[in-house]
Amino acid sequence: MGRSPCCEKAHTNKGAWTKEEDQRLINYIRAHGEGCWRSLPKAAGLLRCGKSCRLRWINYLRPDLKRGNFTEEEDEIIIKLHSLLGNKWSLIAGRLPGRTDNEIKNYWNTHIKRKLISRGIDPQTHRPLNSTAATTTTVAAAKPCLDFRPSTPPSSKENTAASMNEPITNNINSIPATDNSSSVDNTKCNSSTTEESQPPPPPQEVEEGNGAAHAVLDLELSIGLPSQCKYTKSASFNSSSSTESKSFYDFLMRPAAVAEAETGTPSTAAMCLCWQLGFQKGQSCSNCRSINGLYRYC
DNA sequence: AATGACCCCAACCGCAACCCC
DNA sequence: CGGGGTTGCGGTTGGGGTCAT
Repeated sequence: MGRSPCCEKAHTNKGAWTKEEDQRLINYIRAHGEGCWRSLPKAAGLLRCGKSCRLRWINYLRPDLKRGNFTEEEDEIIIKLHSLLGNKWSLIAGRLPGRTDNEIKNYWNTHIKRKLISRGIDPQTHRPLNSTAATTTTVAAAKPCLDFRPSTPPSSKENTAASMNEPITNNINSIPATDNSSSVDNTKCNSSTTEESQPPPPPQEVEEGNGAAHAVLDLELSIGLPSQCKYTKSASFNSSSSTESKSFYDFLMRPAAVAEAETGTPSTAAMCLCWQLGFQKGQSCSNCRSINGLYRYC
């Protein structure tokens, strides 16, 4: 039987979007907000499937998108986040305001991979290239096992992040600075997925000129949305605090709205996109949903 | 100027997670 | 609790643009 197609393929356009289609989509979302992508095309008078509309909006038409080249700083952030998260482009994008997962993914594949290789770093494992071949087998055996999750598994939405394929078990604060193969708990890292899909090991050996593993892992929490930086400071995520209960994982996963609720500090990024479009004057309306710190239209 | 190779990125596809009845 | 529908994610592709010959 199989599932029904997401759209009436016979009556949908494919390929590049025309300006008129873009305008229709923008107009519709301005009037009605995001959501219900399946019915949106029909309602907006578009001969596109809902998925296509969603992609077009998220990757190209959204008003808060930052166009243009990636900065050197963004490069480094992406590299560091990738070393921690692997190919979790949406999570990485969540820390780079105005950038989309697709954009980052493309940028990674076309630029950063090459950049890392030219630095002598394996873009998949973030280890020095010459040691990658020698350690390939041991890498598989001693998976990174980075665990930024709280001891109690997150529920619901947060599970999306928690389900990041691998069993990751170490708190950010306890990430070994030197030898992961000896200090990680391998017994918790026996996923059967292929190495290709694993997040790379901790970048402890990734020299980056200074060889300071913690400096790499620290990420300095200057990453991402201003609000999250604010959260980081006020809610005291601090990699140097070994007793800090809030893990880095938690930090990564925490939507800005949650951080705001916890800290009582208005989040500058918790800005309703409706407001950005001029529909509301407040910072965010109550109907807007926050996903990974980015609000959707209500 | 023509053509082929390569690069880049928007868009598609399939799948898994999530939601709701 | 189960099943169907919807959404979101990550991998892949294809076509337009650019560069080299």
